[in-house]
Amino acid sequence: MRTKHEIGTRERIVQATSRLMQRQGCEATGLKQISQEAHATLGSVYHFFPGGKTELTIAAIAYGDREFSEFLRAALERVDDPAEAITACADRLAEELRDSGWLDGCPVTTTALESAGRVPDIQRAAEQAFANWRGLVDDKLRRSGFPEDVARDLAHTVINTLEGAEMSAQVSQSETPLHLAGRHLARLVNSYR
Amino acid sequence: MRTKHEIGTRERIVQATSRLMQRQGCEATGLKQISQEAHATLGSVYHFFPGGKTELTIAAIAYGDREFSEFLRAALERVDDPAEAITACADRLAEELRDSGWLDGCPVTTTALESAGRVPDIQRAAEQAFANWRGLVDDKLRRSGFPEDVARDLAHTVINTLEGAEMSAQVSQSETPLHLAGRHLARLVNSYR
DNA sequence: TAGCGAGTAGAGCGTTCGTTCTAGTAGGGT
DNA sequence: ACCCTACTAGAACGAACGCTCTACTCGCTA
Repeated sequence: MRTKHEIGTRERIVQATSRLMQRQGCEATGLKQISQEAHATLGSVYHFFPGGKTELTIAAIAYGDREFSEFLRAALERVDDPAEAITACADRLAEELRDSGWLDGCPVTTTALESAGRVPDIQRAAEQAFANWRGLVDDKLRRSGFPEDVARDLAHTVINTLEGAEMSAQVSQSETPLHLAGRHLARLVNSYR
Repeated sequence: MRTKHEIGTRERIVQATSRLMQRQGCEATGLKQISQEAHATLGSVYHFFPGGKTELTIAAIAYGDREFSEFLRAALERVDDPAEAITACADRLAEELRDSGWLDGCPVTTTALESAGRVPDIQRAAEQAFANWRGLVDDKLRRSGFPEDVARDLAHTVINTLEGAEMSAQVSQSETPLHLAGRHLARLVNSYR
């Protein structure tokens, strides 16, 4: 069935892997569960990902990377002022996290932490994702007139604070950490004007 | 051997669990590996923790909580100015993380994320740990003259930013995220004077 | 219409998981 | 000297793990 490209088996597998690992991490996600969720068979999984779970995990992280990059780019473009845009971004994250029943946190963090120092390929994929997101914030700040070095440093803390706040919000099932992160980051950014 | 309290089997088990889960998360840590690392037997593990892995995980989180609370309290007491104290704290975290070969990140985060929304008891234990750490920062800020509400809000972001930066530093194997977090947090705190 | 190859299907490999179970050892109180 | 309790020891359970394997379906090209 080479031409039956209704949805794409490979894409379905990657998508299911990303969502499952986002919710329960890499280690707790079995290939059997993935194949069921994706309406595919174990044979198909190994057909598309002969490298096994590691290769599949890397593809899932890359998928989450693209997904969040899209979200971040849209959120940053919607508002002109960079500080306000970051606050709006944090609020949107809080809203989406709450609407998912506090289940859908960062699609990369959990897997990244589980693999840090143990599976270099996965660690590198996660590092690349974070770098991409940082780049989007960096761009926004530079186009708003911030000096190169200030923008680069701020981009680090903006992404890392959002990551930490998202994690905290998920664990405490509260929007407060993300709302505070947005307000404080805006104040920090504005202090460099 | 009730009186043979040389080191304490129970304590050794909890300590080993905490360190293993800090490095590879809860799901990737088996009870067999724990008992070997702790120089105990599986029987002993179930003797002290009849609730199984869940009860043991909660104890390990509480242990990590106490451990980091001690670190945080000492770091905050060493320097009088709260902003400088937070910067010093971030730098110390970076140093210790590097010295561990980028292996020893936050002893709670990975397990917390793996269990969020799936194992309520573990999630609550992690939430309590974060609340305790926040309380220490809150205290420091209030005793330095910050208003109640400002201190409470800042404490949230200080802990969450440190958490995010520690995660980022571990994944990218670089001290930069933590150093930047320390500098930016100091600037943010000082902006409220 | 024959055959090639992409993709599906699922049984089964060895291993490890969390957990349970039964025995056995060793101090302290009486 | 006695037993009781605290603790250790490790075999064994069913289930699930990641992964391999062979057989099969079926659209496309020649």
